[in-house]
Amino acid sequence: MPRTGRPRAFNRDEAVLAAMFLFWEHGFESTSLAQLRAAMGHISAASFYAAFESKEALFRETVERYKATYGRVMESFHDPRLAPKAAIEQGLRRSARMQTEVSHPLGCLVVLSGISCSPENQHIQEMLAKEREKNRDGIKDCIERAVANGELPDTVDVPMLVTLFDTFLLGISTQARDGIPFKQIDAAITQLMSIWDALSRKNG
Amino acid sequence: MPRTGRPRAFNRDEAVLAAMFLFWEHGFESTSLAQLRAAMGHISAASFYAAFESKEALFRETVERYKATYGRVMESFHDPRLAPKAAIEQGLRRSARMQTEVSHPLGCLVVLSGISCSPENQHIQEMLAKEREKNRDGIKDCIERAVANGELPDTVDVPMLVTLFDTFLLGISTQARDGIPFKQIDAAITQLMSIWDALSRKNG
DNA sequence: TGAATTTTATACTAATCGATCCAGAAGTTC
DNA sequence: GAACTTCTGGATCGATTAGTATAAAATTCA
Repeated sequence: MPRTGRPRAFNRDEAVLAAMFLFWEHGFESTSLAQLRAAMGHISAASFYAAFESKEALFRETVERYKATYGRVMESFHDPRLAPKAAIEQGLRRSARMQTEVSHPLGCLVVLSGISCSPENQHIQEMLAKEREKNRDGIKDCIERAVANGELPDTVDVPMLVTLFDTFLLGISTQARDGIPFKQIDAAITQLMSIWDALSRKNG
Repeated sequence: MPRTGRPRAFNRDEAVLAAMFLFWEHGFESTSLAQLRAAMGHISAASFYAAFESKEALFRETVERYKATYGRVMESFHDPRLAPKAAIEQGLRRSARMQTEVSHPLGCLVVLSGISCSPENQHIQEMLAKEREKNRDGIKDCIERAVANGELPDTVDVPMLVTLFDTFLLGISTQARDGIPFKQIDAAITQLMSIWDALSRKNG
């Protein structure tokens, strides 16, 4: 926090939020500086660079903001206090609900905003891929815990089950973009989770 | 086909193929004219526009080419001669195999190449969304046929089942991009299809 | 009141974007 | 060969890209 100097004429937090919505909707490369500055209250280029350093630095900041807010719908994957099945189910349902809300862009920023970039921005794609890997690892942890505590048989194909739930999770982004209502996705999640019960019954 | 005049110095079909790979990998907006022309053998701008009219016209042509080649992995959704379950299963497995092949970009062009665009190219997004809707309709037809012929009970929630399979199908694109091997996705498909058998057993 | 600090507006950079135009070469048909 | 058609290289278009230089304006602290 600066103690002296001319005070900033715009709210930095609100500006990051506005940028997040733009990146979320149009992606990193397709969001221009002009759009970002306009959404921040038509601030000048000088003000933009003084506050955010660069377009890429701002994007990274919006990803962090996303993870700390909307992205928390998936935190159950990393909560060892939750029962494994409940952790996965909750993450899926909350993701589906969040991604279909109309108060912000549809789908998931981590999946959509950098899925296709120019070669010079490949590191952006890789950064987002690493974020997706964290979610995948969380799902894997849940399934491994279920095997460890006997909830699932130890004959279960863990990578297969991880892929089953993670592929569905990733598909929600495009479904949400295509306007599929939450209730349909939520009902599909119920059906998907029935696989867990079927596998668990075989354990008896 | 022109009967007279100087013949084109590059192969138009090969040029469309090269363009398809670029759009597939980087998306519509992030693929520049310079990249396209370089991939076509460093042809001039004049040659490009004489042959393809515009970047957007070329993109539409590559989408058609994609549908007629790689995209045919999903044609089973629209084949009423196939048993409903086999049609869906085959479409999923062939999609997973094709999207993980290393001889071309990973994932599906229809899902990835226009998922986030600038506002001025929203019609590109909508065009691809319509293509995805056709696949979705194909899956729906399969499920409705299964209900009609008694393979699935008429109490089944059709939109829910369509969403279940379609969400997984759409998720394959990102999974493939993230390097998940075909065998894992294929095994997940086997598990996913077990839902069909469980629903069909209840019918007895 | 004045020095120090920070943000502001304005103007500007070099590069790239998709797209166009023209002169002339190159290949075709007759 | 003449007439005709088409393609090609090169220059160029206006607009936009991300990013910067400069100096005035607004604040805090001495």
